[in-house]
Amino acid sequence: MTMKEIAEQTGVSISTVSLVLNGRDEGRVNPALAKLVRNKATELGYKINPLARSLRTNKTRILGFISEEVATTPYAGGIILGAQDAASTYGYMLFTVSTDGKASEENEIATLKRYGVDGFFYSKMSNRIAHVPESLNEYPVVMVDATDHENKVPSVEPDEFMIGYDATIRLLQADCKRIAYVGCAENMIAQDGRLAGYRNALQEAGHNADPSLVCNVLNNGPALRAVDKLFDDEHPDGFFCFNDARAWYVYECAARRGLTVGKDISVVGVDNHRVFAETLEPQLTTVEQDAFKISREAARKLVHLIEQPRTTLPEIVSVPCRLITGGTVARLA
Amino acid sequence: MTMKEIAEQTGVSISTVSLVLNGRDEGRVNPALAKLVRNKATELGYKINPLARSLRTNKTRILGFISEEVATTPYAGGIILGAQDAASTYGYMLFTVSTDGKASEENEIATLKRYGVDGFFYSKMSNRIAHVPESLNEYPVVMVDATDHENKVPSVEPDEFMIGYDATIRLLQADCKRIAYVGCAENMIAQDGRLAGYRNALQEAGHNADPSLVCNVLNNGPALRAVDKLFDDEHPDGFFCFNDARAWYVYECAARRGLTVGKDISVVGVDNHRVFAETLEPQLTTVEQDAFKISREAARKLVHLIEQPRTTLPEIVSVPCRLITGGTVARLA
DNA sequence: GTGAAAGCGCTAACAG
DNA sequence: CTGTTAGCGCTTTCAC
Repeated sequence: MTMKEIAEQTGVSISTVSLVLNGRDEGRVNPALAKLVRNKATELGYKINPLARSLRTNKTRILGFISEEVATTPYAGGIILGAQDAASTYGYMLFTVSTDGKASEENEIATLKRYGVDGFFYSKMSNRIAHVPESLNEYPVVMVDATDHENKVPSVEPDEFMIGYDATIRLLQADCKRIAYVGCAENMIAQDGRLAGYRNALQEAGHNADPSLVCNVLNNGPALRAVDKLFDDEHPDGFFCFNDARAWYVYECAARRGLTVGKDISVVGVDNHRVFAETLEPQLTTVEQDAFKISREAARKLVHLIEQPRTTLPEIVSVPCRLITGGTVARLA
Repeated sequence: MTMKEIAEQTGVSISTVSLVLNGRDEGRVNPALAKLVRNKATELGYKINPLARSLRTNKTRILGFISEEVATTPYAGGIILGAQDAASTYGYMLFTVSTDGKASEENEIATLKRYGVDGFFYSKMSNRIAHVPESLNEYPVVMVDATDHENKVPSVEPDEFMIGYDATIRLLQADCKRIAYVGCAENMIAQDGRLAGYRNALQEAGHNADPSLVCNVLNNGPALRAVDKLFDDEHPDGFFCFNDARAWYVYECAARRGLTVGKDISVVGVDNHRVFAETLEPQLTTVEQDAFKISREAARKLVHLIEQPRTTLPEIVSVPCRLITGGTVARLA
């Protein structure tokens, strides 16, 4: 099943076979011959050898995905696998590498280059400003879940503002009067946008965003106590939570007070881990950071960059994230 | 930076360069020349072109990872990324494909074959008996998180028995007297092993495994009510939970009763989602299905199969899974 | 010991 | 319209 065999069995030359099988025969090859070749090819179940082709063309239809130490977050898996998936719909394969530091990153990039990848995804799993390594300068690059500090390459990231805005709107629609934000005390860029969205939604609804309803916590005991205090001091009736861990504190505190989520209080969280969707999803509405959506968009851009170079300017795409609709934030009373 | 350039710049032939740079020069090339070539190579930062080599050798040092629809479980991400990682330590790259059915699976396999992968990981993310597709017959294959029904290929899976056993031992050491198992009402092979381990540990400790302490639930409200009932009817003081979702029901019920985990009751769960590790980890000991460990082992086996063919018989490896040690199951009283 | 030559499977000028 | 030729970068006999 090489072109050579097809050429022999049909009595034409290899070049003709190549032309036909690449669809570049229009007006160059006798249609009858072309048909003959095509039939033979399908008969023999011919499949092109991408390696041989790449050697000649310097194009591999392979993409490289560079991510930082990948084990950390379950979100990372979704992004990468989504990119895999999206790449394959465009007829590309994906090589993933993960790096744990500057040096290793350069190594991995070198490896990917040796394999002749056509372009790179460059990803920082926490959506912050990042620098594209110089070694990627001559290649098509798309940033995933991060923003390029120089705006030289396109960036694709979740629309954090929208997440915060949507979540808060849901709580307002559930008739919540005192909506708290339970976030992360570490500085995360993702949080800035969400908080802004939260504030914006409140203001639009004529609520004034009370700072004492914003509660940023770390982990474990201290976090739990902080949320405890939030309950006691502020008596919120709606909660927008940065992630599942933060949502959990709210659940725990509510349970201890005999309050039922979805009845006495409402909770909306951003769902990374999915635990709550599995457990009490009808009581908890989650806003999903739709990882697949992000990587699909990134793949689209990267393929575009590769196949129609110098056609698009770099831009930052905020991918709108979907509300999981199964939940309810209804509050009795 | 091709061998040709090195040959030109050192005045030797390409063949010699190839010999030297592949370390096959011992007793065949004048050591002085060899040194010259090597120096030139490092000076020029020569890196071999794997595609060109593959074209000649029919070996690509690329592995294929076949997984079923991948979005589902966060665990999947860990396995795949672990395989990626492990492959790279052996100098291999990894192509991942995910399939959603029989036909698409055959397509993906065909694609991987065209790229000339040297071997396959074949994975079913739920550790059950599975069939290796015939199209993989002539290739080195290792099953990941599943067992081959004919025992024709090696299988690597988590040691579920051990997980259940270890978890229960922890609870016994915390001096729990009535240890419940909160599991999944669907039939999952992973659960059989864990349950067996649980029972075994209890028996060894001279407890008789009381079936009314085993509580298999589905999701949401019904699940929560079932666990509620377990609390009321059986008053367990220790809980081994199949996954985070099940652990959550226990947490919720405990909170409603004013019981504190790590104080009044003890909980050990199998950690897929990590939520609890982030929230109250000091109170919750989790047994981790160490995804990376599994894929590392699988990669080791696959590479072995490729590089020393017909040397090993297929076998089933149960990878022991690590207890996260940070937690405590201490119970006061 | 070393190099010339053939060829892996394919593409791309360029003649005819 | 079609075939010849050259060559991508590498490995591998096989003479010298």
